[in-house]
Amino acid sequence: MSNKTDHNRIPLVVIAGPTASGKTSLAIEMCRRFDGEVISADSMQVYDTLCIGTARPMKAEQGGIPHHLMGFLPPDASYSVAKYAQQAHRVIAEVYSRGKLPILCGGTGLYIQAVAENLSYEQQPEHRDVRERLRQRIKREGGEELLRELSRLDPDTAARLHPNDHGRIIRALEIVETTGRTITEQNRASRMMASPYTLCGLRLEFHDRERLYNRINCRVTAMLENGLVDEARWLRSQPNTDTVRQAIGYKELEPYFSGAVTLEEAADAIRQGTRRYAKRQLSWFRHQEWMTPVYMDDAAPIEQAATIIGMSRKEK
RNA sequence: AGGGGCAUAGCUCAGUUGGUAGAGCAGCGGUCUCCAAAACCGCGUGCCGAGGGUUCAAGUCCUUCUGCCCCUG
Repeated sequence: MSNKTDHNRIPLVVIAGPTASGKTSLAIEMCRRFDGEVISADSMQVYDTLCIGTARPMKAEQGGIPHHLMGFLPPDASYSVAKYAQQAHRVIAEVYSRGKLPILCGGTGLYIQAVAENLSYEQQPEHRDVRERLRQRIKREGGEELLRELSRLDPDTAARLHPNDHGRIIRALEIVETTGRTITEQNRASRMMASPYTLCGLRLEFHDRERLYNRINCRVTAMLENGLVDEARWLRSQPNTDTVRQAIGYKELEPYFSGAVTLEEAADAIRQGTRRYAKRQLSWFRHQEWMTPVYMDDAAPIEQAATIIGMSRKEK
């Protein structure tokens, strides 16, 4: 299955999986075997200084393999999928141009989708005022009302949204208002450009959910031993860090700081939050048919992954 | 040992004067196109401790047993 356009495509390996599934070490091993470099697809590991709570691998744990798009932003920087996708495309091309295999690895489904499907986001001027106004309105008038309004402007999107889904209702109205086009039209346009990649996707899975949960529970314990509380304390002293503060591991520590719960209770909340997050990640990736499952609690997951990647490399 | 109480979902419990059970939390499934570790939606998962009896009908009444708790000695 090769044609002329395929010839110019960039091979892109994607390793997706829930937190604590072993993505990082698997990616490093694949880099060793296939002469690759890691491009992180993680919405929280982009921030510097916050290495404990985000489980960002330290230099020493990176095994001498270059890691991109990791720890390059201060925690008060505003960031988005659009910015990420833009940077990721650039880095992938750059890695490939040096003759290395780009391996996109992470747990943020939206980021992976944006890159893998080459979704294009038009440059949008910041319309904070518009969004803020819509926020106020939905607070006063309710989701039902704004959803009714949306159904006149963009019936397709309105039909998909639940009245309680305020965030997406606001977003849809905001797009119509600021661009004059519906989100439906925009989404169609965002898929116009063919993907420049030949994808090989792996999604990390577990036959036994408990295995994954145990790993998560242990990881949280380790984070606390490594100073998560101090990191969180520091974070809350920094202005404009709302995005990171709502991340798992930080937000559950708030009630501990305010004296509402004990540290052990907060720790359990972190474990639970992480487990739930892992579940959401699994369900996101499970429905991406282009990714092949690799069961981490099978006999030799690393060999399996290597075989799948190796085959995709030969097909070219 | 004697007296009393409790046994219902994974946990804490509710269940009217008898009509084959329901809340919270936990759990599970799903959605996702510019804050996504966010946000949002859906689902009760049960040998009502076990056996026997009364009744058209028992989680509910009677009885035996088992287990746990409290009081007295």
